[in-house]
Amino acid sequence: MIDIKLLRKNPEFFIEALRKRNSSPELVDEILKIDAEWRKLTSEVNNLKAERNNLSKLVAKAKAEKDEVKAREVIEKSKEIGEKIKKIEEVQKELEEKILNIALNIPNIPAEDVPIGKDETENVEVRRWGEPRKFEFEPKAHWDLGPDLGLMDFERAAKLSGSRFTVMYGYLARLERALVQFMLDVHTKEHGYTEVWLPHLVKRQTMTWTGQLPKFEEEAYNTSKDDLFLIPTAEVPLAALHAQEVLTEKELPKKYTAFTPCYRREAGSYGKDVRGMIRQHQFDKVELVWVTTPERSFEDLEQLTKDAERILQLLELPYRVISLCTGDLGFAAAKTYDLEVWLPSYNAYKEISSCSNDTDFQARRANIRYRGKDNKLHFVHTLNGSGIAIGRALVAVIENYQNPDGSITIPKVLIPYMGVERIP
RNA sequence: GGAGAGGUGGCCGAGUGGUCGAAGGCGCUUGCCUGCUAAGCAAGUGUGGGGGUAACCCCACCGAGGGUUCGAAUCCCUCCCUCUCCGCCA
Repeated sequence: MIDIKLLRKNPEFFIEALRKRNSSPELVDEILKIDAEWRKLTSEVNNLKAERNNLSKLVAKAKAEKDEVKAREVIEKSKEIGEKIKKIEEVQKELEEKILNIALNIPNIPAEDVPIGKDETENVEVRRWGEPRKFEFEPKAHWDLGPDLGLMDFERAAKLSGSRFTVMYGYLARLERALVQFMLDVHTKEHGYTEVWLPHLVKRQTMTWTGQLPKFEEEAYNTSKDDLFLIPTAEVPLAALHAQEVLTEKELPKKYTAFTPCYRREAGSYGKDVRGMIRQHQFDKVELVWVTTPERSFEDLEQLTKDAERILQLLELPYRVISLCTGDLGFAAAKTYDLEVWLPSYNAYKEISSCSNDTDFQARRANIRYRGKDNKLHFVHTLNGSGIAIGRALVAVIENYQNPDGSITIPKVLIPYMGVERIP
C-alpha cells in the first residue's frame, strides 16, 4: 500500500509514478479530496471528544461531592455532545472506507532505475547465460514428446479437470519430484534459505496483505463456503508469515524457501499458451522470499535473482535475465527481473522465474515492522522470486535434453534424484 | 461437533463502571558504581492518528466488531483465536 502521508506531501510524485506504470493517476486527486474532508472531520470529532472527556471528569467530581443537581446538569450537556460525535463518526467511517478502497488499488511505485516503457515490448535484457542448443534433428515440443513417451497425458487430465491440466506418469512424474528436491536442496544447503512448509488455503485477509486482493479476485480460486483462497503462489503465505509482527533488525534478512503447488484461474489468458503444460491452472513451484531492510533490499534482489539463476546454471539450461519496464511491472513490485529459459518449442526464451522487490508495499498492508538501530519501528521490505517454476523447468529439461530417438538425457545434477541417466 | 478455561504493553502479570495508557516484575536504553563479567543503585522506556515552525497539545487503542452508559479494560451481544477434556478422523 502507498504511504498516504507521502502522498499528501508530494502528490506529483505519485501521479508521475502511476503514469509511468500505465495505471490511473487520477486516483491521487480522488484520494486527496476525500482525505482533506476526513482530516477536517477528524479534527472536529477529536475536539468534541476532548470536551466530553472533560465533562466526564466533572461528573465524577460532582458525584464524589454528592452534588446530584450539578451532576445531572453536566450529564445533559455531555449527552448532546455524544450525539454529535456519533453523527460525525458515521461520516468519518464512510470516508475511511473509501480511502482504503482506493489505496488498496494503487500499485507500488517503480524504483528509479526501472526502465520506462509502456508494455512488455520495452523490457530490457540484462544478461544471457548459455547458448541455445543447435539440434541436428527436428526437436519435438514437450506436448508431443511427453505423450509419445506415454508419460504425459492431456486427454485424461481434461477428462478429470478440464483444460490447462496435465497428468504425468512414471519417470516424468518422478522428474517433477526430482526437480523439487533438487531446488530445495540447493537453496537450503548452498544458499542459506530456511525451508518452510505452508498452508495452501489462506484467508481473504492474507491475500489482501500480499496484494492479490481486492484487485485480482478474478484470478484466484475461492472456496465459497469458508471464503478461503487457494494460493496462486507460495509468496502469499510466505510474505504474510510475519504479518502484524515486530521483528528485530538482528534477525533480518530472513530468507525463506517453500515448495507448494500454485493455483491460478488464468482468466483472460484464453488463446495464450494453449498447448502443453506451460500455462496451467495448477503447477508446482519452489519459491524464494526475503524479509529485509530498506537499506539493502535492492542489493538483496540481485542476490535473490542470482540464487534463482543458479538453478538454471546447474541444470545447464540457457536463459536470459530481463528487467521489466514500468508498464510491465506487477502490482506489488517496485522492480522485477524475469528469468527466461530457452524453449525449442517456442524457439524463444520463455518466462520461468520472476524476482521482485516489493519494497514496503506488502509490509504496509500486512503491518510487518522491525525495530531499527535507532530503536524506532520501520516497515520491512519484502522480496520474492520463483526459485524456480517446476512445471516449466520440466518442460525446459525434456525439450532441451531430448535425443533423436525421443528419449531424454537426464541433467547431471538430477541423476542422483532420478536414479537413471535417461528416460525411458 | 459437544463441554469448559482464557485472550491486557517486547514478555510475564494485576486490575469488575470515573484521574487506568493501565500496578508490580522481567527485558531494553542511559547514567553511576565496579580489575572484567555478574550483581547493585538512579532515571527513562507502547503504538497509531490529527494539529503546531517548535516546545508541545489533542484523540484513539486492554483479541475484533457492535451495544448499554454522561463515562467501558471492566457490563451485554456477535465473531475470531488459543488451551484442556470428550466425540469423529488421515
